[in-house]
This record gives sequence, C-alpha cells and structure tokens, in this order.
Amino acid sequence: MKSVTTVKGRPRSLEARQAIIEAFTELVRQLGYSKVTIDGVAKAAGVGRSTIYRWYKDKSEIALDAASDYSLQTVHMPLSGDFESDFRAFLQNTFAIGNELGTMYTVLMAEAQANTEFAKRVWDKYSSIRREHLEEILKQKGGWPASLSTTFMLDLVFGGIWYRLMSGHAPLDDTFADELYDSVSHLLSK
Amino acid sequence: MKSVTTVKGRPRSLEARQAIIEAFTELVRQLGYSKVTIDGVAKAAGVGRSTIYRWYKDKSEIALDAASDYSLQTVHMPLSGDFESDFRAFLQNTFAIGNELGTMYTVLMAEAQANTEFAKRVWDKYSSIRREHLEEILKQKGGWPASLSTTFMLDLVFGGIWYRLMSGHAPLDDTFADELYDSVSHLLSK
DNA sequence: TATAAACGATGCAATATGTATCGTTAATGA
DNA sequence: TCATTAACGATACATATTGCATCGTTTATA
Repeated sequence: MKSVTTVKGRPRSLEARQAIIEAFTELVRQLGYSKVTIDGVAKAAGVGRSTIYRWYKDKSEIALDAASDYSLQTVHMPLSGDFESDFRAFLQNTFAIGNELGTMYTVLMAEAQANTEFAKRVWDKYSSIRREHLEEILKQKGGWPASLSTTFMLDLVFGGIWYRLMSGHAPLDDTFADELYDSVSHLLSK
Repeated sequence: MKSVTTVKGRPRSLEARQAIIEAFTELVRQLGYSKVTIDGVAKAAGVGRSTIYRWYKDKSEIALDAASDYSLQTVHMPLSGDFESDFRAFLQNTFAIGNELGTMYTVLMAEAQANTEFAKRVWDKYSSIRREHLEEILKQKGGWPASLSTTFMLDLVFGGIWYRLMSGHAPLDDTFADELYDSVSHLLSK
C-alpha cells in the first residue's frame, strides 16, 4: 500500500531539480567530471548553491540521480519479442547514451569503488535495472546451454561495452554491435 | 641508439619515488581515490610535498605511474606456449592485481574520459601492454575464425574482468576464470 | 671545488567545500 | 483568512586543498 503523505510547507521545485541535472550533465560533457564544481552547476542551472546542497550530499550524488534518470529511458522501451531486433535496439540505444554521457557513468563506477554504500545505490538505481532489461531480451532466445550462467553472459556484454566506452580505443558503432550479436548468439547456442 | 646522458646535479631519489607510489596505493586502498590528498601522500611517504609536485602534475599522474609499475609484473611472466595454461595463469595474475588495486585502475579510466592526452598515455603505458600480452596468449590457440577480430576478442575478455572489478557484484574467482576460458575457447573454434 | 639539480620545509594566494543564516516564497490546514 | 511549514536564492564563513614560489641543504657531476 502506497501512502500518499501530504506534507506541509513549500514543495520541492521539480523545475530546479531538472535544471540541476541538465546543467550538470552539460558541464560534465564540456569539462569532464573532475572540473565540474557545485558552484558552477548552480550558476549554469540558475539556482542557489544551497538548493543543490539541500538535495545532494556531493557531486557523485548528482551524477547518480542524473544517470538513473537517463538510463530509465531505455528500459521503458517496449520489447517486440524478437531476440535479434530487441537486442540490436538495446545496443543502439545503449551506445547512443554511452557516446554522449560516458564520462558520467564512468565516474559512478570510480566513486563506487571506494564507497560500499554508494556502490549499492548505483547498483540498485542504475546497473541492476539495465541488467534486468537485457536479461529479459536475452531470455527470448531459447536453447541456453545449462553451463552458461546468466550473470556471466550479462557481464560479458556490459563489460565489453563499458570497456570500449572507458578506454576509448575503439568506437561503439554498428560493427561492434554486429560482433556482439554474433558472439552472443554463438555462445547461446553452444 | 640509446643515449645515456649524464646530468649534473643531484639525481632523482628512487627511494622517494617508490615511497610515494607505495604510500599512494595504500591510501587509495584505505580511503578511496577521491579522499586521497597530495599532502596526505607526502606525509605517509615521508617526503616533502614539493617533491611530489616536482614529478607529478596531479593525483592522476601518480596513479598512472603506479599502475604501469604494478602491471608490468604480469607482462614479464614467461609463456609456456600452451594456450590453456598460459591463459589461466594470465587470469589468475590479473585477478590478483585487480582484487588488490582495482580502485586505482578505475580512476585512470575515469580521468582518461575527460582528458584525451591523458587517455593516450594510459593506453600506451598500461592498457596496450596488457593487451599485447593477452593477444600473444590467445594467438597460441590456432583456428581463429576469420570473422572474429582480435580487437573485439580482447575487448570482451578485458571488458568482462573490468566490469566485475568495478561493479563488484560478483567476484574475480576460479568460477569466473573457468567461464572465461570456456567461452573464449568456444568463440575461437567457431 | 664550483656547478647543478633534487631534497624537505614553509609561506601564500586562489579556489572549493560544506554549514549556517537570512529574508522571501509557496504550499497546507485550521 | 491566516498561522504554520519547508523550499527557495543569497550570502557569509570556517576549513581544506591546490599549485606555485622560495629557502637553505644535500648529493651528485665535471
């Protein structure tokens, strides 16, 4: 049962929240995460610095909030039921977000390394959601070999994407999507 | 021809460099990268803060220096010539380093995201060296399908390892090594 | 023994963080 | 309608960190 507790006092400004998230992602894109300051975000978003501190403990919290917002877009796409087209659509969408906002996601991982509590929140609010979505897609292809664990399979796909995103030595492009599709198909029909 | 230019003046203290690298990695392990300060490293290493600034532009430079130092250990292991044993030895060694110093490597990736010049140095001094080593091992297994690019194959293996390292949702253990070995073998004999 | 550069230390301006406080604004509810 | 409550933008402040400059000292080479 969801309790809709009405609270007294001025409600949180959703416009301000949105402005913060958008200004933040834009600054990260332009300057890189380490050069983004809270004050810079406040000025760019046109809000008070205190408003940011009221809702976010620090920069990484903004990144997490922004990341989960953006990533939910993909997850809400309906599935066709066909393994190949759904998998390819997933890759295309993931590549698009990654190419645009890769820095932000990498930072979540880096921050999570040192902070167990934060790592759990990243997992719950971001990683696990995307994994469940991909799992649903992969399961549409029947004939999984018993020896192949779902966890491992997901790690391989997300890992490959992440690695390219982070290292930047090769692009997230159509060729890579083809290679992923071929390999996954081959492994799933061992 | 390598010119051994002898320089006047007091030579760099290799003891200080080693102390800095060791203090840095220890602090990263304890506090996480974002909470490590130059002053903290200097105090822990027992050197002057100016000595650190003399050799390193900022924290990420220390991380890169430390990472390439540690990673070279693996690469210097001689190969037996047998694909399976060499691949498994590579995994075991990589897992050991990753489990101990994962945070530091993740930070290199995060930092490289925003800085193209730094990204290139990370690639040259660290990533490419490890990739060449794994490539040599994988090539020992004959019968590569023509459709399978070396780049992609390396991305899949390193990606899987990185992803587990960063997300921390599953360990770098013997089971994972078995899964990687089985999958790689299967893909390489398509 | 003169020269040169690294060493540890210390000082300093500039910048960022995180907290506190202020008057103002926008909601609820009696 | 009007008291209550909490978010809002702003501003001030103590604290911490950075990166640079300077100092006398130490350890090399020529």
